[in-house]
Amino acid sequence: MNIGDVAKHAGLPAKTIRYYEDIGLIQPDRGTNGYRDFSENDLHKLRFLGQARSLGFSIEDCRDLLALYEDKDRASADVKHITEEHLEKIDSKITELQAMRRTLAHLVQACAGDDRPDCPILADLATARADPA
Amino acid sequence: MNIGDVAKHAGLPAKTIRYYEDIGLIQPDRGTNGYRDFSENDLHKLRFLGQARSLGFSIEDCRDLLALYEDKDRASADVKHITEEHLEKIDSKITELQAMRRTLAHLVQACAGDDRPDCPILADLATARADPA
DNA sequence: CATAAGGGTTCCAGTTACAGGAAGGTCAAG
DNA sequence: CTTGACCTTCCTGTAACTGGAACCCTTATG
Repeated sequence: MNIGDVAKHAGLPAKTIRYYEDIGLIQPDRGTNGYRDFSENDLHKLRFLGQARSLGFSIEDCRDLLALYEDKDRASADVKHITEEHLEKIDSKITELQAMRRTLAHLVQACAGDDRPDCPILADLATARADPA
Repeated sequence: MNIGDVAKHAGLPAKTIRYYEDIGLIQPDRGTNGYRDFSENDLHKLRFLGQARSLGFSIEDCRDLLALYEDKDRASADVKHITEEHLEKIDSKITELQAMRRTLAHLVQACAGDDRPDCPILADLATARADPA
């Protein structure tokens, strides 16, 4: 299978697939013409990677997950551990964004948004916050 | 004021301040020894930038906000517009992360996390999702 | 006066996960 | 034979810094 077909079937851009090969996530064969020749297993891996990436796992997490996926003697605890750590990161990110969201929503609501220069948003940004020294 | 002092007062790393000068957000003077010499106004700008960045505004947004901040003839509508667009981006990001969160939480909860190889997380990742072709 | 500590300076590389684009080889069809 | 749609590699750029090397300036101290 050529890269274009694999891309369609895996739902990933060809650029991304080449990149995944570059960083050693997959090792497709090569035809005599130099074209990559993807196996069914390569396709499975790429789908796996696409799914993991869409859940926000980092490439390095994906590398580890893929290794566990192919290790039939793995312990599910290892997979769970990676996933839990990832979940925690997502949670902190959500919390952080929600805090920003609250502040921004207040500011937007407080700003007239007309042609006058008075602006609570700029006033807030200009308010010094850091100067413990 | 030297960069170290400004860094303390603004709550930003010196590296970041140099970077902000590089990309033209601030233009501190230079002393005869080549050291940057920051004015009170520079410090205000840096605090402004720190605050805007902590609310998740991009550097380019910050550049625009800073220009509006210094333009006493600005229209608050311009500021509000930037902020609303930023708020929308934050909202989509939150929504996206919450979707990941839900899936990940289900998977974590379904995984035994012991020394056996059976793992619903890997099973889910391995489940082909993209193949509309 | 030499030196050592603690500033400051520039510049270059690395980070994340690709995307865009140039230059050029390959293949099937008309 | 040429055209168009593939494929290849390689280089650059993205965002917003961070780390580190190599080197200069200043001040205090023995």
